Amino acid sequence: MIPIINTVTSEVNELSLDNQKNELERIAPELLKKEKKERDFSLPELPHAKKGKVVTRFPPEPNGYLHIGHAKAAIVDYEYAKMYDGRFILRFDDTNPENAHLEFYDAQKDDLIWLGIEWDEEYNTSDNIEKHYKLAEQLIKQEHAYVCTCDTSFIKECRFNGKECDCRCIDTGESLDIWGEMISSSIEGAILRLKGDMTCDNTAMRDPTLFRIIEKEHPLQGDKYRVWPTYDFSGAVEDSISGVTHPFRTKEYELRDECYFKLLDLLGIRKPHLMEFARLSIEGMPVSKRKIKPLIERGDVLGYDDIRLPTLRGLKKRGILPQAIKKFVLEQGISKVESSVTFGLLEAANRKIIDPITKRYFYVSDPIKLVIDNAPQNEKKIDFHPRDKKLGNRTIKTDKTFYVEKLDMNKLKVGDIFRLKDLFNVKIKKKNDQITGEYAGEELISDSAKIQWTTDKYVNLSVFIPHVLYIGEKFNKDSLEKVEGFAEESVGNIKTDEIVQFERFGFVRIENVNNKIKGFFTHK
RNA sequence: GAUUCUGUGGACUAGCGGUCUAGGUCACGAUCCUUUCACGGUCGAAAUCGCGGGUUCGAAUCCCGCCAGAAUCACCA
Repeated sequence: MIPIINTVTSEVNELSLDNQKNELERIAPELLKKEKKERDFSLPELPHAKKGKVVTRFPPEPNGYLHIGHAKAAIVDYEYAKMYDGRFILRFDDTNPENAHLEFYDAQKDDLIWLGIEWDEEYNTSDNIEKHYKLAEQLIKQEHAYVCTCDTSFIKECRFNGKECDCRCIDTGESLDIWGEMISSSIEGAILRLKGDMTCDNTAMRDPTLFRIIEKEHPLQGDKYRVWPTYDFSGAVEDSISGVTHPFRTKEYELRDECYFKLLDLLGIRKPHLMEFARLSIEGMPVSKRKIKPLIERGDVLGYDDIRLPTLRGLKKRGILPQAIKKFVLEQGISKVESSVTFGLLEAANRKIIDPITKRYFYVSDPIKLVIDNAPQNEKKIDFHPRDKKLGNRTIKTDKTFYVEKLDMNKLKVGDIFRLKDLFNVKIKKKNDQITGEYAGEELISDSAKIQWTTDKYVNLSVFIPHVLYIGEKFNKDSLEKVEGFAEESVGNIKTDEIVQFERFGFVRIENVNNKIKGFFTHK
């Protein structure tokens, strides 16, 4: 077989490019046709993956609300499980009682549900501490782990210089005794360390900490435990024993892979196919708890659901749909390139989803009065959507008083004709602190401006417009803009959470509580 | 400083040795549609695939060197 292939390829290679083309045209013309490649937003194939056998997991620490970075991880994990008819586990990595807070277990689940993610199994790492202790004991007995009582700065120094400390040489029996005391009694300042390699180039392998003492009440376990596993230990162990086949983590953990696999090796338990992808970053927007938290503490933003923030609650409040987040995330994929995306990409995804299903209304920001003495009295029925009649319509009664945008009027001079959109044409007669106009017929003039308007029966509405939080490194003090304006009367009936399009203004999510109505600007 | 990873149009991404005269999305320009500066359609401009070598009949794709950027160097995850 191989010799035949070789003969054929060399024969083909001897032909000139044109001859090759002609020959191909003769025997298989369909191969020459170009098909438009369509990109679907499905993820690439997973290595070592079999249908029905893939298990993924999303392991948040219950220490805050979820943001779009979490969403990326959760969506990738969830989508891969679905793609392979596998299982998706939600695991709360609550191994640090100082960080874990009861409220966030449920809050994070709410965020995930909103995203449209469903999990097949849910558990807390803190429920498995006994198992971790057993495995730790096994490591000590195997002489692969030891109890260290040196102080932090000395440990650090030894790591830096590649030196071993005396604790490393304590015999197994004594190590087990101290380990027992760590767990049961009040011995202080001891940690369990992996016997790695203190001279390893990869500093993550210089005897990393596996367990440490934290005397703090755990939101779920109370004071049952005082020795807690570190991420290096619990992450590897949990992935292995819970049956996860394809765990994902962000790139900054890459140097820990060696430790991850070494631990599982020593413990003699199954090793998953660990994979990494780049952390999501968005221009002018902080995407990490570390950066978001100080903004809230300083009062630079109003809370975790501030519309300038990429928290799921912030995005929801702003009017971004979960489907848009999913599309956005899958567009980025799981590449390892460090990149910074514009928020505009999420906006574009959202706009396409929202546009066909949102009602159009008139909203006039920075209004100026327009009086048209000879305006015909009108009861005008106007569709809520230019293409989809199913979205219904409303009837607006008009008389001779209107409000229009100052900005629009500034662009026009006395004598100009413009159109009140969906109504009639107006000729400008006078411009002062109000505009005087004259009815100028119903007939459509193609090149005249079509302008949104309200009658004197309007609803006062402020709209909050989010801008980027950072310009370069600098906090943008004007990141939250408030616009005051008049909305047409029927806007008063819109219920909370509905997203509408104010024509020529943009998409806005409405909040309407106890007749107090406000808008949050989604995007253009 | 050490180690690891990454490097495709303005931004993001596809690409896994010939189907790449490098595809898609966003942004941009033009045009059609349109009683919205929205959506949609069509067209366009925009990439010497970080740089330099090598392997090969053939390289964005494999190898080597260099350069640049990022991450890690915690008893946080």
